[in-house]
Amino acid sequence: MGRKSNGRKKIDMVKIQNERNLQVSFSKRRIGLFKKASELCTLSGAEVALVGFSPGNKVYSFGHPSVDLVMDKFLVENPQPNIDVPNHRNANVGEVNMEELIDKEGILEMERSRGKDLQRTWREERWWEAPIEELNFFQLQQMAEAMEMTKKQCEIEAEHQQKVHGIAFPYRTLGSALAPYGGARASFSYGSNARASEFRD
Amino acid sequence: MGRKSNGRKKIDMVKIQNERNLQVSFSKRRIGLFKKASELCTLSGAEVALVGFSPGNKVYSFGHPSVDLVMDKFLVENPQPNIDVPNHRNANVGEVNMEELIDKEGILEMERSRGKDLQRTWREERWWEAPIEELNFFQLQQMAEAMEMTKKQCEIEAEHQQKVHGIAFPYRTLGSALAPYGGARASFSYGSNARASEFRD
DNA sequence: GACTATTTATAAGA
DNA sequence: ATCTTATAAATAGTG
Repeated sequence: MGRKSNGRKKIDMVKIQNERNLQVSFSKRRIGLFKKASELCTLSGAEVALVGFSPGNKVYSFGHPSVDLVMDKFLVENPQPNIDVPNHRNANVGEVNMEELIDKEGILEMERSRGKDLQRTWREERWWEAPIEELNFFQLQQMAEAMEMTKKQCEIEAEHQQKVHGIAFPYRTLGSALAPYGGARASFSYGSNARASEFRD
Repeated sequence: MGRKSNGRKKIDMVKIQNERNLQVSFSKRRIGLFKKASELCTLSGAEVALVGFSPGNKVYSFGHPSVDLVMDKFLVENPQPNIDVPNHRNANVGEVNMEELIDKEGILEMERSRGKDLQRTWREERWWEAPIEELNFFQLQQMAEAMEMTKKQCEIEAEHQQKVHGIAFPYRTLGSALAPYGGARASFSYGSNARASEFRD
């Protein structure tokens, strides 16, 4: 009986020429790489940020605790001359420009200057355990930020669990928790706290 | 003749408890991870940035063409609210009574009166996929509410998974996502275009 | 996506 | 940390 496969062959460590093989190899290795990164975090508690662009320029990311946090930490030690990124902060979905409004009252700067103290106070007071109705804008924003991270974790974990262990996770996406009419989406991210959505590559 | 080794054994994907093993495992896997990242770049021409902090908080990085270039590219697609390194998370904290403030401007009532319409619009627009910085008070509140539900499920599920299947969940509590991160030093870079010097970990 | 044969990574032990 | 060895895991080539 003939072998079902010739098995894996060693390949030269040079750019793959065959376009199709390159594509396949990238996909397989990308998955392996992100898995390794994830495992390193789990096993050792290390903090890792991993960002990659495919040959087709699609972006993939993984971060623990998050890409942002790890990169911020990294940038503190390796300051960049000028990182100039379009800032969406002031664009607003609703009609109210919160920051503008606050700034008008001169409160924004005040708050910024005392950020550290306030943060400690908050943590001690565990404001996030308070009823949501009682939280103010800033608190909600911070909470939502933290939730955003956790949300991704949950989605990722859900996907993972289902795939690897066949375990159904209570919520697969934030959408399912938010959308009463059960509108699902095509967005998916690998790893803890990835920000970009993924499509095929 | 007796075997010279019992060979590799499978290990649970949970944080390694034995301090020494954790250290050794981190070192080995770190090398493996960076090698994989490097190979992916070589084989497929992909652009990759990888930054990691060891349990001892030493930093390691790899980037092709460079960490900076890849991260800049990433940040353009995933803008951060405040890349003003030191701490963009302590700005928004506060005793400001948002509602009061907004009310003063007569905006709160306005928003409330059209809440229903806005809500439908939001859902159709999938506002929750927008950057958190762009959400207004009501959107944040709604999001936080949904999150509140999911949060509990996640925590419970995390506990459960860990117990029953020995699977480490990225975040066990909301608190761990909110907690600040500490500083660190000493660096090492692997691969093309590294920036820092090396120490041991 | 699935399937092997094989290469590669790595847990333990020294 | 480094080396060895047996075994686990990743993956090149195929269908």
